[in-house]
Amino acid sequence: MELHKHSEMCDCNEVHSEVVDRVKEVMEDTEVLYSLSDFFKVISDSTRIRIMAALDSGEMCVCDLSALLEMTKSAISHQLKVLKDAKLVKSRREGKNVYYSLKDDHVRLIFEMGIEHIKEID
Amino acid sequence: MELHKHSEMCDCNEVHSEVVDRVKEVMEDTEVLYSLSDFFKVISDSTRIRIMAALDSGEMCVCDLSALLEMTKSAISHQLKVLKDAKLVKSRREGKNVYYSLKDDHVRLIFEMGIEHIKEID
DNA sequence: TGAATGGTTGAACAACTGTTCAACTGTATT
DNA sequence: AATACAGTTGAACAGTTGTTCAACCATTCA
Repeated sequence: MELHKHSEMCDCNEVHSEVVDRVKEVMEDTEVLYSLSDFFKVISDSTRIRIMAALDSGEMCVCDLSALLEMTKSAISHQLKVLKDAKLVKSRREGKNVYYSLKDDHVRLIFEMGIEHIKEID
Repeated sequence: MELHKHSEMCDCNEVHSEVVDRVKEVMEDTEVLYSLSDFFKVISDSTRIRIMAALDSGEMCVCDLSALLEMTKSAISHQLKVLKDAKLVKSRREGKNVYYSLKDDHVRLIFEMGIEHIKEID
């Protein structure tokens, strides 16, 4: 995951320090924002988002996802691992197959809001 | 932005084609999902998300953002351009300063849902 | 037990992306 | 007109990331 480091340099001479100080107080905590960007990073990959859109219809095995998205099982499996680490999907084995499904209803809402957003843009 | 290309290979022998076909029908259109991942990509960078969190308190000039986030004006400016291209912020010039502000109330909701989500994870 | 299929994993490569640096434009002030 | 400061821009570099490839494990079936 991202390292979240940056230089400490600010090359400004004149700053509205009353504004900066006030925002510094009110603004969401930096660590929370780092977690938030990490979360969005997980769902910002087109393969992962297509996997989640597929699983929105119900559980599927790796093979079926591979056929649906026209990608190798390996590529799908790698991305499923990322989604699982982020606790966005869960899995269960049944014989030779491993079935994946969405873990969180919450994420569905974020999806819908995102789609609503991009459809509203001029 | 991302190229959204992938190989067409599927290395599966046995596929539940009735499942795959059904999901293919129901599933959100691929192009929409590509746009969606592009949108999430914009807000998945920690610098950009911190800029947006700052602008949530009101408009700020590049210099103040630079001081607040302890980064160079150049770095801030580059990211502001990305946010502006994505129509997430707007700008106005006043003398030597350029003031940026959030363009879309919609995004605030997506933010809040994201924060709610990461705070709910076990 | 051996063969076949489903799935996972780690290394490597290529593509992408964020920051830096230097040069530049725009505006105000003297 | 010259200076100073705010902000922008493009190239370059380093760090990150997604897919491929090959090898591997797990399970079923003959």
